[in-house]
Amino acid sequence: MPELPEVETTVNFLQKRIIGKKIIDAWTDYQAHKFSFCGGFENFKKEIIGKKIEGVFRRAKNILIKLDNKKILLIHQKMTGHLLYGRWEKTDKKILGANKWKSAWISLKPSALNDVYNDYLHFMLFLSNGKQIAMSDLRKFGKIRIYNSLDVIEELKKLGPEPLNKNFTWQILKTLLKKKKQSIKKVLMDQETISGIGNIYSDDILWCAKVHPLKKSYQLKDEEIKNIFLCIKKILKEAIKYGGTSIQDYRKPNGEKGYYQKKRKVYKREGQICQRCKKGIIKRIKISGRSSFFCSICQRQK
DNA sequence: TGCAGTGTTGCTTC
DNA sequence: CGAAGCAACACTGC
Repeated sequence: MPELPEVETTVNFLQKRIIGKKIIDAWTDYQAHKFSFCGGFENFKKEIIGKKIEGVFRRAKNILIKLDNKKILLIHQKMTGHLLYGRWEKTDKKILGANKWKSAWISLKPSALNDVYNDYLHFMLFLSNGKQIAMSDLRKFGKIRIYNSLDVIEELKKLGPEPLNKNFTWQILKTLLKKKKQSIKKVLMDQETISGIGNIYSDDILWCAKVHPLKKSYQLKDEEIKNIFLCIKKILKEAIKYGGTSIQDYRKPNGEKGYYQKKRKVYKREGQICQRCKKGIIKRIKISGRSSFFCSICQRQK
């Protein structure tokens, strides 16, 4: 679910709070195969318990937590993951409500926002400061791994450049786009071309750049590539400034909403009037199975 | 009731 | 090799 701005917001939040703290315990009710990469959850615990957190980083949509045994804990929230920070208590009873599990965990400081996610907590780290990092993950697609420093570099090597890095230039973008035969919408979302952009921000970036989402990546003119380049930086920075998008369910680790959804240009605005030209109607089309929204006038040229 | 749709990625198949 | 389709899973809305 979260794209670069949401992961960046989450990482910035955690950086201020968990560096220097120790992991003292861990819990999960994910299926065992989620931890088969290291021979099961008990082995996973042995790798992390007693270790101090030295840093929190983001690469693409991955959250990286560096431990003082030179290992890296990698968390990818995928579609519905939310990394939360707070205090929860385990209840003994699991109440089976109308067709769904009631949570085994309750917030110690009840908050309407965090409580929404308590039913879907599937992973938790207990820290030496009495706080917990909890992964809410309705669809259970989340990825949790532990790597040696060198292995994580290998794992992340295939990802495309970070779009907000200063050394990411429009000429680099041009080289990447010329190599691809697919639509610009699909290419922007390809993590091995550029990292961190997903369905929401690719739509808003293309609206900003006035480029039709179905236009072939290699056919774009220099002018269009420059616009896309500027819009990538602009839209992503704006989204980070507003704390990410909470259009459906993204929350900061303390449960607060982001505000980019109020600023979004076209994503999920089918049928509305374009904010810029005031004439075009926002259309929705399918591009390789994903919804794509665009202005029928501003982004007309295929 | 049933089925399409949902912000991601990675594996299989062609 | 690239591209397409689908699976992982659970819920919502039409």
